Amino acid sequence: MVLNNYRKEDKVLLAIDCIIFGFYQEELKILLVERDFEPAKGEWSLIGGFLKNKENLDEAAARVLKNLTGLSNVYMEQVHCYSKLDRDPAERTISVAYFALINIAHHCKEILRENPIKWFDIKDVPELIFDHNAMVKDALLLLRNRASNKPVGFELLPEKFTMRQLQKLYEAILDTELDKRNFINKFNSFDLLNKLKEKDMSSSKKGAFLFEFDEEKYHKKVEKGFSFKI
Amino acid sequence: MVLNNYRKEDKVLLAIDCIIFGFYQEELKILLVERDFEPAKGEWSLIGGFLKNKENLDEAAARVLKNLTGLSNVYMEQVHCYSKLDRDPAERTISVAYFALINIAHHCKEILRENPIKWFDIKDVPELIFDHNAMVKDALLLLRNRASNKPVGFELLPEKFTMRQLQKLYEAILDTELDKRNFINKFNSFDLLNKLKEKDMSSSKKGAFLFEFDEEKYHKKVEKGFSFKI
DNA sequence: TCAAAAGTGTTTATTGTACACCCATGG
DNA sequence: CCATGGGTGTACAATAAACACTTTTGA
Repeated sequence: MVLNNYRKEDKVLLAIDCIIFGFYQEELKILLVERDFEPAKGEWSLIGGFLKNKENLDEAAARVLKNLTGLSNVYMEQVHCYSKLDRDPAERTISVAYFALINIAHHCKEILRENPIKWFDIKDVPELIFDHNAMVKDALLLLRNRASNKPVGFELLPEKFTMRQLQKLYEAILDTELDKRNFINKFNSFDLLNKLKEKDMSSSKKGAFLFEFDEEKYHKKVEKGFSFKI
Repeated sequence: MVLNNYRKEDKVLLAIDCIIFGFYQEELKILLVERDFEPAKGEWSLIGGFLKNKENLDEAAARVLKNLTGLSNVYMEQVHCYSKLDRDPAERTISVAYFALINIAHHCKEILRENPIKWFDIKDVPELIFDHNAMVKDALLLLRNRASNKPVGFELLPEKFTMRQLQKLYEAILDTELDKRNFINKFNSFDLLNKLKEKDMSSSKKGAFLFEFDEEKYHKKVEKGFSFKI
């Protein structure tokens, strides 16, 4: 019969690192920051912070994201907890990675000017500090998984988008080419999009009809047993 | 330009909780322990422990499992990190859940007698302390996902098993009924099993042929682009 | 001899994949 | 008037699902 004493257990520093995904120019991007403190000052890094006593991890991740981008109510999900002994050379630190999906149209441009941060194409991520490259890899795998099984892709698009944008988004996330007719047929078979009267005239002379994701319709279908698969 | 000082950041207690899956009597089971210390003494709980300064989380999870079961080299995977402020009423504790897949044939029976632990059918899990029921739920979802995409099921079976056992295992994990002809045809199409000359005579008069999973064959196929899907 | 589990293929339905031409329009 | 991206449907292939009878043998 043991009387446990929590007091004698070791405590650790718990960090949060955010893999912030965005989509523009038909490519999937992530937002990186040039670290302005030691260790590893001057190198590219994920956006991070430490967990505070009075918040949970989801809140900490949202706080870290808001500090950098000004955005709240962003789709975020925990990826994994990283705990290698020497992952941070300064001190033993455990880090929980989160990914965030942000709509670049919402993202204040000023922040990009005020901070030493930059969007990188997911295929062109530089060498990052610590184990951050592994975090990006794991986050991307998780994003692929989520995007295949839940309509999370819309988090990365403007409210109104063309079918071509939607297709390019899935191509970027899944790193594959898709046939446009098959893609549209499949998506239409879900019956989750509303076709608007408006057209986007920016990418062609004919113009392309805009669509919006009908979240309410989606939830009703889910209740009736529908499950999104792409 | 900030000079970061890690020292002023809050530190936390980091726990590990293990969802230990086993399979017998054609049912998926989990191993639970009756807690013998406060808080929540006498209630059912996952097996847990605290992270030490000199180990990473995978090592801590393996240690916790070995302390209880005596088993090492067990398939384990991180599930999620739980951080609600008051999840442990005694003190602010963050917990990382791991699931483990153990082959009950390997599991020393003595441990079950020496410890206040018990196998519960996954469909009959009692009320657990803290957020442990949520952990079990998440672990089960992850296990379903893994079992559908990787041949992890064999971790739960003896080295030699019948096709019926394999089918019942998948039925238990996926919580669904499968047609035996379709199941066998599909599994055979993967060409991952070796049919042995031996029969298992314990479940019928006719006897059922035993099979084993050919891990080497599996790895060779994966290299050639094969991907397990069931 | 019969109860109980093992073993085995075919047909049909569903889903995925490949593929090419006309449309609308601004420059 | 033509270059550019938008929009549409059908045939074939692959995979999934439904389904029933014979075999073996210990009790």
